[in-house]
Order: sequence, then C-alpha cells, then structure tokens
Amino acid sequence: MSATIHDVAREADVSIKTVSRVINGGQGVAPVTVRLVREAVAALDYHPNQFARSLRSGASDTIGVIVDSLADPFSATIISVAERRAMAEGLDIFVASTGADATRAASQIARFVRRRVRGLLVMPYGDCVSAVPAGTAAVLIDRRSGFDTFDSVTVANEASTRDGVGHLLAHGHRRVGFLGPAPGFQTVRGRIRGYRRALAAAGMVVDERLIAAAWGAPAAELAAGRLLALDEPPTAIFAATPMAGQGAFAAMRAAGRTDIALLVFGDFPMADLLTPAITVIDQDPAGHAEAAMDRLFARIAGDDSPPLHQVVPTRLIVRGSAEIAPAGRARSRA
Amino acid sequence: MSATIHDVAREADVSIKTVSRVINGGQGVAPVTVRLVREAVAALDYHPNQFARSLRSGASDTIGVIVDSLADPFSATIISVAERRAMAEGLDIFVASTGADATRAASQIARFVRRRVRGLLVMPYGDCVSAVPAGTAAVLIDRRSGFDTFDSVTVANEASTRDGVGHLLAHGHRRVGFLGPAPGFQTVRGRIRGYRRALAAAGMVVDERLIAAAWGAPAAELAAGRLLALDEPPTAIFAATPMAGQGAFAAMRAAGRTDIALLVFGDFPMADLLTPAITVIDQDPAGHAEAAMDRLFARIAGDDSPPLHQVVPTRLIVRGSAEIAPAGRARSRA
DNA sequence: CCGGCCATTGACATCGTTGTCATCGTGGTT
DNA sequence: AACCACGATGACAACGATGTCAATGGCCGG
Repeated sequence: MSATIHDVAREADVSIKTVSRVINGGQGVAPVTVRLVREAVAALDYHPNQFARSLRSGASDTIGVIVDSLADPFSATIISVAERRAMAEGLDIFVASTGADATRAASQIARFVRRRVRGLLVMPYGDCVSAVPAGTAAVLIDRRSGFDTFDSVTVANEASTRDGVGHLLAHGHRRVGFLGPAPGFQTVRGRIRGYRRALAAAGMVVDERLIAAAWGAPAAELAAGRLLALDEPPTAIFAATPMAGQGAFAAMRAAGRTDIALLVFGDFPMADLLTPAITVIDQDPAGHAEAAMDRLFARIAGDDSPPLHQVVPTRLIVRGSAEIAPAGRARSRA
Repeated sequence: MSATIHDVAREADVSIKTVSRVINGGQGVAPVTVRLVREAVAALDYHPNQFARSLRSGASDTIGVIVDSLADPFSATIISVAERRAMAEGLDIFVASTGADATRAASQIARFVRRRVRGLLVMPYGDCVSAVPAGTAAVLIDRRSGFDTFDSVTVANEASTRDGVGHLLAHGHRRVGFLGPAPGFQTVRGRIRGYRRALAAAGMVVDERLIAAAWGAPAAELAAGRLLALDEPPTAIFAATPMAGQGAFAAMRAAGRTDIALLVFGDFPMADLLTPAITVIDQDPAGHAEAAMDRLFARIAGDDSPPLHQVVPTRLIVRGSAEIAPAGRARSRA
C-alpha cells in the first residue's frame, strides 16, 4: 500500500535507522545523507506509520474530548476550539459524548486512555473522572465534579447566579422563579446556591414552590408553565441553562405573558433576535476552551505543578428580557 | 503499564497464540481452555493493544467525520448521530473541520486515510474528495461536489428551493430576494437554480439585483439591508442557509420591517420562537446522518455495489414568516 | 607510524498482536 | 498392530517503527 521506512531506505540507499534519524530531526546525520533521504521521502510520499510509532512509543498523536452532548452549542464550541488548537500541534481529536450517564462517561474515558491519547479534555459527568489514571494529562471543563486532582476551567456558578438574580431583584422583582435541570449536575447545585444567596442577601425567604427542575426544552416548558400557573406566580424567571431558558420563553409565549422577566445562564444563538431579546449570563465557551487547551498543552509538555483551577469570568449581556419591571406593584408574600 | 497478551498467557498457563484465538472468537480452542483464558483476561483487566492490532492488520477501529465547521448545528447533529452509531459498533470517531478551504479539506481526508479509518463521513468542500483513495469506504453528506464514485446523501436543493420560492409566490409575492453564501458551494448553486426555475415557472423575469451573496451572519445582515434599501425592494426573502436567514431576520428587525416574508432553507434552533416564527425548509440533518451511516456500515461490511445517491426529502415547516402577504398591491416591474 | 577520538552509519532486538505452519496426542480404521 | 485423521496447541515470523550498541573510517596528537 503506502511506502514504509524500508522503501525509503532502499530508495536513498541507506539503512532504515538512518531514515529514522532523518525523520526525527536529523541529528548526527551527514548533510548529504539528510538531503538524499529527504528526497526519497518526497519521491515516495512517505509518511511514518502511526501504529508502528505508537506501538513502539506507547503514545499516540491524538487527544480526546468528552462532553455531555455533541449537539449542544456549548459543547460544539469547545470541540471546535479544541480541534483548531490540536490541529496546530499536529494532533487529531477523538470525540465522545456521555449523555447523563456516569458509567458511560467513565467507559468513554477508559477507552480514550487505552488509545493512549496525549491528553483529555473532559466535561465530567458524575465521578467519571476517577477513570483517569494519575499521570494522564487531563483538564476538566465547565464542571469539576469535586475533583481537585486535575486542572479545571469553570465559571463561578454561585457568584454569577447570585449577581444575576440580584439584577432581577434590582429591577423590582420579589417573586423570582428558578428553572433548571435536576441538581444532579454540580453546576446546577452551584446555581441554586447562588439563587438562594441572592434572595437571602435581599432579606427574602425562599419559596420552594418557585424552584422547578426539568431536563430538556419540552419538559422545561411544562415546568415553566406550572410556575406561571401558581396562585402567586413569579414575575421573573431565572433559567439555569439555555435549554431551560428556551422552555421558559416558550411557556411565556404560550401563556401570552409578555410581562415576565427572563434571565438565562448561558448565551445561545438567536438570543438577541427573540422578542424581547434575552438577557443572558455569558459563559464564554470559547474562552473556556482556549484556557483549557492552554493547560492541556502545558501538561502534555510536562508541566507537573499542582492542579490549577481557573475560573473564567462571566459577563451579563443586557438585551431587555431581564429588565422588564414587575407588573403592578410588588405583592407581599404570604 | 497495562496487561499484555503475554501476561494473560502466563496467567492462564497457555501460549499467547491460544489467548489470541480466544480473544478473536475462540474457534478451535477447547472449552476448558477458553474458560481459563477468559478468567485470566478478566483477572488482569486485559484489553488488546489497538496499535499492535492495527499495525498487524492495517486497519483501525475508527471512523472519520469531516465537516465544514464543528460549531454549526447542522454539522453538530451529524457528528452526534455518527458518534452514537459508531459507538454501537465499537468504533471511535475522529472529527475534523475544513472551513471553506479545499486544500485543508483534502489534507484532513489524507490524514484520516493514513490513520486507516474504517470509513469516512465527509461533507465535502471543493474537490477534496479526490483525496479519498478508491476502495476506501466513504459517504458524502449534504453535498456531492460532482463526485459520483462515492455514496452520497443529499437533499434536492433545486426542487426544494423551487417549491419554497413557489410557496412565497403563491402568497402573492412578485419581488423575491435571494440571499445566500457565494455560489462556491454546490448546494448554493442548486438553490439558485431552483430560485430561477420557480420564477420562470411563474412567467417572471429574474431581477439580478435581488440576488445577494454573503457568508456569515454579519455579512448576510449587511447584504439583506442593501436588498431592503433598493428602489424596488423585495417583499419576500428566500434565505439559502440558516446563517443567511439569521442575517435577513436581523436586517428586517433593524429596519423595523415586519411586512417582509422570510423563508429559510434549513431549520435552526429557536426558529419557532422568533417573532414571527420562521417558516423553514427542513433538511432533516439527523435523517441525513442516519442514512449516511447506514451506507457507510454497509460499505465497511464489504458492499461493493455501484455508488448510491440517496436524496432525503425536505419538509416545509410552516410557522408564519413565509405566509406574510406582500404589503399593498404588487408593483409592476420596470 | 600508531592509538584513540569523533562523526557517521548500520545490525539487531523490541513494542503487542496475528497468520503460517509444525507438533502433539487421541481415537477410529483397516 | 500400524496408520491416519483430526482437534488442540505452540513456536516463530512479520507488521513498521525506534532504542541500543557496535562497526567503520578519517583525522589528530604523540
């Protein structure tokens, strides 16, 4: 099929070892020989067999990226950045998704480890991170899942949410709903804490009926609908994820309610084109990925300093939906 | 590091060849021996070294997916489906993006071929497909780029667009703008042809000023703005891609025009939540990917029938934006 | 003129696996 | 009783690369 090092050696009339030397930098080879070998390589369009190399060296020219879902815009952005960065280093990338399944997440990690990837970029689900052997370069992204042994790049979920909910309170809202996935996700737990803290800071009591959990846009829409149907419905909704935000928006639209404020954690395509345009807390996924790849390449290069936990700043993007004042006067709580 | 076949052989007190036989189906091995080996495999958590296997066999347990952009929702859906299908077969997937660069596309393909992927799922750009050696399993998706030698899964761009523009005409529009990427993309050329055919079928002359080319949402917005600023502006816009649709929508919004109809080729997230909700021609990306993976696995399994060119049906999803009637009476053309 | 050093090069083993072929023992056949 | 067929197993080479170590030859210093 394709040319091997033996073919090149024959063509250049040298030994395979000399060819090997030239390919790997050409140290200790006479300039003339180097040129001969280079010409033979070009003439035969020789490319070293990666399998043989990897078998010998125990490493491969790949990195693995593991995310919740390959179809999610946040993950897609991360993969896109990872690919660009990896290509610049001559690495190819494997991708895998975990779904909401810690066992599957762990087995995806294990498979990539067996493939001897140079490094792993992982959006961890559950305790799958324990499947990463110590010594393997890995960076956690978006979530840490309680693991301190690997570098991580996350956002300040609690503080960002506290500030976001504070933003709603500052516009006069006193009944703020919280809509998000079930608190199985570490990020969601942080966001709920932030929500509670914002209310507490304003001297308010949390009404547990205003906290709704639902995964996926259709479920979120139903859950949001139930919030709106409460006796004392919220005048503003904090959506913990874009998916929840989409559900909340759809529910408000379906109920014909244009008077409810909405703030979404995580920017999403089209958010600026909706009516009203959606105010969001931007997580800067590309920034996440860049920072994570920086760390990953550093680890691959041998950096063995203690794990670094980077927190990338969020940014409130004011577009209108969260700046709607509560209808009428604020009601008092029961 | 991890256990090898030698370790298993020692543990089970048999030769490595016997272990190999058991791993690969266990034909011609005494049942007792099979059990012994299986136990040793389990005890040592042995997994065959893929590099050694691939070196020996010249094939790997991977498939490659190559798309324009990893961040695009259409591509992301395809990758997501490909991963699910590949995982079911025990294959891992490499991803790569081409950008709008035929050379890069070709080199991505060449890299994956050198990695001996079992098969390739390619959204081709330019004539990169010629980088696929004959005999390599490959399926083209979304575009054929003029290649008949590989299976393909596409939509009927010309007919779908013709019908879509016909839909606008049926609502009384006589000046319909066409906004899309430059006709470098084969799909775009087909869509322009469909546009022209729809107008011709209605006995209308094509006004070339109504055809605008722009790549990316910001450029599309500018181009759409120019369309709206014409002396005789269009009363409806056909956007050849979601990105163009987004630009057109933004331009209409910016110009305060709620009287212009909009039809977009390709469904996109949030389309149903915009005001008005956007009528689209759905390409069914998941259906594309499923059909393409069916073909790919068939080819991998050895199917060597002539190339199959599948056309997945599109579906007009009526949501409102394309059903806006032209303001006032139709003007006559100059 | 000889010994030794250095630059250059090559022979060979090795990574972990599978294909080829040989070997071994057993039971049935003549 | 000798032979053969066959099921089960193992020794060994090969896949294509790189690390180890030795060999070669020229040049310099003594």
